[in-house]
Amino acid sequence: MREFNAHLTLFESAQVFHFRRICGVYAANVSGRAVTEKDTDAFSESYFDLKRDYACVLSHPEPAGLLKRCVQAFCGLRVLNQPAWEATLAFILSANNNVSRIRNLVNELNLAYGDYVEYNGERLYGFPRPEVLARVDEATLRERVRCGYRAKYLIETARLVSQGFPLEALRHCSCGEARKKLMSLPGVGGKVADCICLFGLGHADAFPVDVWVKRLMESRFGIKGSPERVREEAKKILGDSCGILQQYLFHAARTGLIDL
DNA sequence: GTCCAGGAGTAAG
DNA sequence: CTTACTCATGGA
Repeated sequence: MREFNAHLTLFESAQVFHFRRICGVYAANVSGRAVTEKDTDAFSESYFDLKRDYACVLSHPEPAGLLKRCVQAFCGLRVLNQPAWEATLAFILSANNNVSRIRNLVNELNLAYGDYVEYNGERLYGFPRPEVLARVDEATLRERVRCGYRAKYLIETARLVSQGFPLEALRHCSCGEARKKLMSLPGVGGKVADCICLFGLGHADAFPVDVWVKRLMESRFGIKGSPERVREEAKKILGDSCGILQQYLFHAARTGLIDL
């Protein structure tokens, strides 16, 4: 199954926040390149996760046939392989925020401190480099990006990364190890760490538990308790590719396909 | 005005 | 190891 729904994946799914539709094509600056939904090069093939067999993953025998409905409704939704640093910034900004506001914050951050590449005469701004963000004054960042108390987290995390915190190296250790190390970064708790693992480090066995997934796992799976407990139980039930399944379930809950 | 959003940090029990 | 409170912002 090679379906790729660009609108769903790049705009609606809330795993990435800076894609724009330009002349009917979704495009964004990804680590300094103009990436569009039409690209077929090796970088984009990896970024869009086009090699994974989603039919196989989604055939998981999950109770109540929930996934069947999700697969039909969200055919072509894929889990991106973003650069770790880009996912880190975006999901630090995501904490206790709604999707439309996260999109605004990411775009303001990139406009203020990132570089741009051109696509069809339009400027696509990318995430600021760690060394750049590390030198930004906190009050200035708050004022320009309107990101509130998250400004401090962005700057301090940028300092650690620019001073050698091995973000990309976490791609090669286990999800659990990566998660633990990510949580040492300011502004990165368990849920944000799971998002970085899933969307930015290629760990398909990460399972982010936000308010929607928590509600869904309780109402449909009977799993209650702390997000930590929900995460562990869900991983047992859903297996090694639980993160991919999480994305479908999250979207189903958020859009109301599944009433909670 | 209150409540909520892809929560995290901190202090306290 | 849990719970309770605070932290900015903007839209509903």
